[in-house]
Amino acid sequence: MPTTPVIVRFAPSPTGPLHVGSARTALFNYLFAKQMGGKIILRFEDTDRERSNSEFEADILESLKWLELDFDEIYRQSERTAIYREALEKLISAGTAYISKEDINNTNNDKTKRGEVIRLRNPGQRIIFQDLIRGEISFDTTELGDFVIAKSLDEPLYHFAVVVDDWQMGVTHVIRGEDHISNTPRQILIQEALKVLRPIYAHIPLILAPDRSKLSKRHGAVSVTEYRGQGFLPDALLNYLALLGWNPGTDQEIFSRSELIKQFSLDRIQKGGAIFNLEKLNWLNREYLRRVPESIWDDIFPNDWPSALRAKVTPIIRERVSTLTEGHTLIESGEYDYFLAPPIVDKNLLKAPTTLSKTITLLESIPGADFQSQIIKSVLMPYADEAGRAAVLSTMRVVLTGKERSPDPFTLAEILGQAETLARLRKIFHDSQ
RNA sequence: GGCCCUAUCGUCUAACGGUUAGGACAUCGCCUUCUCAAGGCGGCAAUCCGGGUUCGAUUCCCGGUGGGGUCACCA
Repeated sequence: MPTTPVIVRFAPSPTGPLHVGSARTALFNYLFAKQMGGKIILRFEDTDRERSNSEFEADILESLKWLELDFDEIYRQSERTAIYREALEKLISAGTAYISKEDINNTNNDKTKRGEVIRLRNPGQRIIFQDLIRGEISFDTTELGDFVIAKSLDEPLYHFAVVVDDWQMGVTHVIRGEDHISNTPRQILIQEALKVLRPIYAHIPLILAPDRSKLSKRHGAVSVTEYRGQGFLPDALLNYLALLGWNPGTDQEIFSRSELIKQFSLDRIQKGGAIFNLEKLNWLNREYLRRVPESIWDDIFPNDWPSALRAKVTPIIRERVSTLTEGHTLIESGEYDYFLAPPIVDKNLLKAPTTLSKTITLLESIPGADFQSQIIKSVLMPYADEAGRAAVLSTMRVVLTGKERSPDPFTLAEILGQAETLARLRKIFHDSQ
């Protein structure tokens, strides 16, 4: 079956850092392109020189790279004015667009408005288009009037540049946010004036804040950079975003990139907006965190943590946090400083200091090579059962950590090592005599 | 407000006329356990409302209501 190659594009405007909603749009375009063996274009919509900023462009590029969303071609609309100019001239000479001398809408007395702009001659028809996700959508375009498509031959506006680019770049599928639905009819009007093919549209639902409004900065973290900074893993974020508004029709929740590419389909995209749920992202990130090499935890430790110790403490931290940053915060808070140096022990927390003597004797009896949590446990448990688990084990914990809550004392002992464990126990035992 | 889109547990969602309305996150309980965490098991929890169509509607149609988007010489 001969099919035309799929070409899609992700077209952010560099007026802010990459929003998670935009990242999801990029992801859906990417998945669709990869699945269809097609091409994906990144196009910066920076026709508005005032609002566009190269720092934001850099952030977007950086974020996409972090997410490992790669593109086949990259364009910048600000570098394509000659192309738009030619198309504009073509429309003007054909009479389907014209230079307008006055502000025909005359809606306000905005000083920035100038007298001369280029408008499209709007035939004022009903525009009907098929949306892959929503089906038929219909608009009456008469109320649009002869809308402005360029400020001048060298200053095209968004709608015009989009249409020219999608046409010139051979874009077959326009997959973008739902907020563009009402932009679509006027873009179709421009396509018809230009006599170019209409791409296939797929408008995906928006990502919402918990109050169901459009997710924005006032709701907290919205940019990919922020989530990155909070210690989320790129694959976890991508996986979460994929599941926001899309599902495979099975109970699978965790996907590798290739599974996503294989299973993705536009017709399983949701119609309604979806609230961004941090709890679920946290859960997914934990799932990813335990599937990834432990070496990524190395950075959460300050320099004074020996690398051998880092490796031993990592599993303990990993089961207590959702992100790398939380782990870092935990370490910085001093929660695990007892691994570095003996803690100050509050004698009042010691349930039964008298058990220390026997505990020490038992621990001394373990051959150095066997000083592992399982063996330590088997040596200590009979005594703990006899003298009271809380008495023996809680006392041991408090001596080793200075805390009432911590990992189990056997694991603690193993990490500290036989010599250090015994030293701490003996010291407190002697002090309490 | 006009226009457009939309509507299943608190949240993300499954169901494409017939199911005890399923799963996940969160929450609650139990188990495991000296503590915390993790883990295992289980519970609570939804079809917005009103009309149709149909033997039968979560599902199809209409209306209402709620929510969202958009109404620039921004994108």
